[in-house]
Amino acid sequence: MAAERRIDFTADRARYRQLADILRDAITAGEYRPGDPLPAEQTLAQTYEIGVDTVRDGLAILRAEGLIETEHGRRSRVRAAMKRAALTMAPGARAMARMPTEAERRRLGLSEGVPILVVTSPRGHVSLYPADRYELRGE
Amino acid sequence: MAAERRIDFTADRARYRQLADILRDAITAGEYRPGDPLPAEQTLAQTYEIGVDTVRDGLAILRAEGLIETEHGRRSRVRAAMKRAALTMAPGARAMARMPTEAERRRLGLSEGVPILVVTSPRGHVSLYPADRYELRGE
DNA sequence: ACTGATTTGTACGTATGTATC
DNA sequence: CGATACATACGTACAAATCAG
Repeated sequence: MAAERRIDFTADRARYRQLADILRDAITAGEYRPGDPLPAEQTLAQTYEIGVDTVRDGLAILRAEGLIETEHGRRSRVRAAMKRAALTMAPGARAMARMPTEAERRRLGLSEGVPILVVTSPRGHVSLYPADRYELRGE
Repeated sequence: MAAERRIDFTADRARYRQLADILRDAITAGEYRPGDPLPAEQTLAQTYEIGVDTVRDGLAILRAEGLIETEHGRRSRVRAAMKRAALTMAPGARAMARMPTEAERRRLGLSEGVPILVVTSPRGHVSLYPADRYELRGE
């Protein structure tokens, strides 16, 4: 499972960041594919000879990047890139992106690391869209 | 400093989430204004009678929401909402938002909890913009 | 439906390092 | 320089969700 790369205990870079780097590279290299579970936290801790807390910090980075998804009691899985539906930007419409609050996240059913698109129509009407399922288009 | 609200130790909601709720509300209510430092982690821990780790977990939520900003050795501060420059969406241009990787974050000088706008021109040229400093406009 | 094993969530503690004040 | 404050990393314990049989 690609434990070739190891944590450099003397490096300046924090161990949990090194772990995130290793796993991120493994994911982008296709070693773990969308939907695949990562090894359990305990397993990662043993494999890389670091504490479980350190593993959790590393996974938190990838979660915040929207790369993986974790549910209680299940191993973290690689998030699938979703097809994005197009939102057409009418002349005069504005759009910005920001992170949702926890309440918004629950309400929209978003996983961590997914921003929201805040679209304001020319008339001032505001709508929220999950940024992993929508993209904007100039018309 | 608004320790009126206290943590409910019997509640279902995790203590660190309750702390995040309390501080988020205080910020949006204007008790802490942009640039203001929050109390130190130790202080929050004593005030709300919870462990420092629990406080850190709560602050991490607000950081991930882009509400506060933390630098090593300094107290967390409320992030100032920046004025967003307008990016005009040409017909045929596309834009999506996602979280940056750690490397992108450093390269663009972004603080945590700030998404990036990925704009693809009609010709296929891709540009990245910090979502806290840019917004999109239909032309 | 139940049980036990696995796995993540929450919360606490401690220690040391390092940046800021 | 000392004091304050956050960063990293280890450990423990128990709760809660999921999974395998």
